[in-house]
Amino acid sequence: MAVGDVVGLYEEMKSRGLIAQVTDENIGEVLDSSSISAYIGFDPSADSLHVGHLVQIFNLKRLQEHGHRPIAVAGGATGLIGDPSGKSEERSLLGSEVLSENLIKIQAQLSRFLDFDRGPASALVLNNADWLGKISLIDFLRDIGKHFSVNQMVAKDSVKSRLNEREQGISFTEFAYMLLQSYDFLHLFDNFGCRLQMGASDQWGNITAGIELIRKMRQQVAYGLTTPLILKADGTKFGKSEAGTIWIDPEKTSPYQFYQFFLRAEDEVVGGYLRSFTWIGDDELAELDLATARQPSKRLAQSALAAAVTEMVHGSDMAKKVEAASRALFSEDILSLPPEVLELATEDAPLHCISAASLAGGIALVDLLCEAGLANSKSESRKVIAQGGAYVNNSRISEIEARVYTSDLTAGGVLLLRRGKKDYVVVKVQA
RNA sequence: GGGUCGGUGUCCGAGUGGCCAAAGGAAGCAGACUGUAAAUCUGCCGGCUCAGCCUACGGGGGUUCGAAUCCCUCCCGGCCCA
Repeated sequence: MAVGDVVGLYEEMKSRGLIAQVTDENIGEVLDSSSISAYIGFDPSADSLHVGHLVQIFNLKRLQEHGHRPIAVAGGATGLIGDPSGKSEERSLLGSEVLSENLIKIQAQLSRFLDFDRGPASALVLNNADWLGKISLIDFLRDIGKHFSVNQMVAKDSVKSRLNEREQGISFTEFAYMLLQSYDFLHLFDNFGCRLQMGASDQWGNITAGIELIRKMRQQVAYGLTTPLILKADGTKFGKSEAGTIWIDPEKTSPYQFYQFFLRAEDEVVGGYLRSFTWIGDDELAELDLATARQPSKRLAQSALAAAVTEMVHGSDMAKKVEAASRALFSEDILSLPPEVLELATEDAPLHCISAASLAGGIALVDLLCEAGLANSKSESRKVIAQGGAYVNNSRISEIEARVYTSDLTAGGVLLLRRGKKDYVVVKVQA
């Protein structure tokens, strides 16, 4: 239960820097004095959630740990419309088939992090198409639309920016998005007593619109809380690595890459990431901050971060494996590792298999880089080799014509292919 | 519906008949320096069977020896008018 917590949810989030704005400064007391229901919405615009969503997922989890009921809403209906918040241009609409596939996957992912058997605090994962799909346009305009002032809507940042843009406008579809999300909140308030909506800071306008609607239609108070946008050290958007978005789905982003992404966090932001993405307590956080300040090159904070988040998302077994694989691949003397250790360590590293026959005849390095996924085209392959970015068993190969033979296999029977400083692929021969 | 401006490579954005695979910037990639960090510096930055060829400047058609550039038409967007 919320009552009796040593540290309240609000205090905990505040001390971790997880709060950007709240609609009411007394929200802490509300959260501490009773058990409430709170929701966060997720947009099914892709077939997997990514690391950018983790903060919100983990906030639902925190909520539950403090005795509140977390409600995750997947936007089966709103996803068809497209939220203009934080978008500088009109989005192309998703087909409903694509969307429903995305929805299934995302709901499954959300479910993994929540507890559905915890009495009144049991989690719910809902799809807003279930209620938004039922209401008729006329009813919606009469009952809901009537409470919205276009004058106020136009003043919201998400809309205003698009209105002021010289080149980009906003369609009515996206303009009306806010009403749908507001209706979600109202629906959840009516049916589940949901009194709090959380989200990233770009959701502020949508959240407050919902609160207004509840106030006007039910004469009741609801609350809103937003979390700060997580940024990289250079101020750009978090969640994309050099290679692209870091997904939660292991099919889309391997656990190894997932781990690596967090391991490479910049010194300036690890502290914040640790607070947002892990449950590591204050004392340990302080120690890690100190370690980063004193011995940044050891990257203790990054290691702790990567291990904790990977464990959370992919499980502790996988976390240990990819940690071991990372350590082995980046160790100086990988070639001198005993074969069995090497084999074990590289089990969960990126792997590429080739046939013994093709290797016997020698395979062009240019082709191998492509096949192993380290280059997108042969041109790119050649470029990388020419620029000195291709390595076989950690030694640089700069002849474009170079070929790789069976004799290049290490004692462990594998071959280590590397592009640049940190992209490894273990090449294994298949019998 | 009318008028008008626009749609260029991952993105922003020059180019207004040949010298254009297309300036410049950003992103990205590789190298140097480091700590699998940041910053900085250097090179690369459509594809391929790579001194050549192919594909590309919203789609289609046309003019021309030759078009991202001119004409027609269609689609999409901004702004103004109705």
